[in-house]
Amino acid sequence: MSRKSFRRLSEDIRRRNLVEATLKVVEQHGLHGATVRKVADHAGVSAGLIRHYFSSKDELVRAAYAYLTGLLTSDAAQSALQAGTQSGAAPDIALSRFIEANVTPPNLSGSKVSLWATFIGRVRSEPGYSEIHRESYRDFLELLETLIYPVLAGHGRPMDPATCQIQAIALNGLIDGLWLEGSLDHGLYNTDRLPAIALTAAEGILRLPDGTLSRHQTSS
Amino acid sequence: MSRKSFRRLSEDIRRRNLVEATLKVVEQHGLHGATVRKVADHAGVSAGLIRHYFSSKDELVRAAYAYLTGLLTSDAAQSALQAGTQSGAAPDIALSRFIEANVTPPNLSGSKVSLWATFIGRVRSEPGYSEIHRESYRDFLELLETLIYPVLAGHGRPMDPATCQIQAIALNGLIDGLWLEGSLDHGLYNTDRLPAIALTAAEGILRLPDGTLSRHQTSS
DNA sequence: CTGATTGTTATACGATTGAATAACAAATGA
DNA sequence: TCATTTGTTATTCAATCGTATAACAATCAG
Repeated sequence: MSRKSFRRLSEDIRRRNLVEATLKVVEQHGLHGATVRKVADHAGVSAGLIRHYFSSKDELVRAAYAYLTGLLTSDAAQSALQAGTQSGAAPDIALSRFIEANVTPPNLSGSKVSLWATFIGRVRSEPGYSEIHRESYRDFLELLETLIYPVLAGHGRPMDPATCQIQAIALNGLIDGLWLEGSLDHGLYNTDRLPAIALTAAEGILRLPDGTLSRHQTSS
Repeated sequence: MSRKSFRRLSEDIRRRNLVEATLKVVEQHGLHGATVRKVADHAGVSAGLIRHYFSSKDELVRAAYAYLTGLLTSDAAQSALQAGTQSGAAPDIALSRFIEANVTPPNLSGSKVSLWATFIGRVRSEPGYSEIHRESYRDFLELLETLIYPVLAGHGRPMDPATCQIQAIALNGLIDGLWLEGSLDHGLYNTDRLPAIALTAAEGILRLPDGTLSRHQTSS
């Protein structure tokens, strides 16, 4: 019986490999089926190695959850920010891109929403989870507020902080809900229509003239 | 060692007791921690009895999921329907009640959203789950459409089936998202404000005059 | 080339799991 | 009252879990 050969890797790479393997396994088998042995198999290492990097399975899973929330926000945020320095309607475009990015792949993803829901289901009971959720939600909400403010300003709408926050909350609900149901893809409607639906609804929530956001939609 | 005394119950009652105990345990410990022993303890029966009513743990959990979706839709639907036979603005009131019911207790509930998310996380992988979700979502969407249609008609808005469905999808996203984030109650805003936020946003999505829905809000 | 370090593998252990089986007792009909 | 049925309990079992520990080998300093 010969021992398996191996390579030593840096701590950063190992930890990320293990975290990503954890997400893959959780997606397939749930938090229940995500055993350390399956994760180790998926990462191509022995089970014992996990405890060398994470003091317990719980710590590994918590790290995976934090890693996931980062994935979810960074994509959409990038879409919005890289549309920044355009011509006159720059704020409108940035907000449109952000909304659209949230209801189109890669953000619109069955595997991502499955993972997200699996962790959300544990937020209330598992001690460490609620902070992770709260932080990621606050980041999302604040980003949304900074995107909304200049749009309201550009169209002469009321833009006091209170109004701005209320509309950010509503818009966040809209985006979350459409992202969720669209990702689950129950087949009751074509998800290609989601960007148009989301942008049109957002115009209504913000009381903007029709087309303000939806005419900046990229895909058909 | 004396044997525990027991009473024989009808199949209906036993099954419901076991299903409700399952939901309680899943809420507390997740799908992972919901062992047949814990469920049996919570229901006050022996572990073996579960297999007398459900051929496997999987079947028990699936039954619990179907039971939960029924709980979630029935409450809000009732709120809307019992507001039916009012004066002139009846459709507006019914829709307002429905929206409000979805973002206030008992529908706005951390335990319910935890349960819901836990099951949603398994919809993609677990064979029997997707049908349960699809059905409950379609019911919700259709109910929303029947509530929206007369409201649009009463205010002279376009009300062709296509428009109606699009707005139902958007409104459903809004309600789902606000219900979700509100139930998780991260403390970033007061959930008492949710009804006003939801109703105001819904007016925007449906392009109704300000106050059309929000002035029918029950609570302050 | 050599020895020390430690990342990594391999094995082992107690606890817990879902499920199967055996033993019992509550309800039922005659 | 008594035999019968079967809902229910109690016990058992193999499998698998998270974790602990020991053995090994890749890497690096000198």
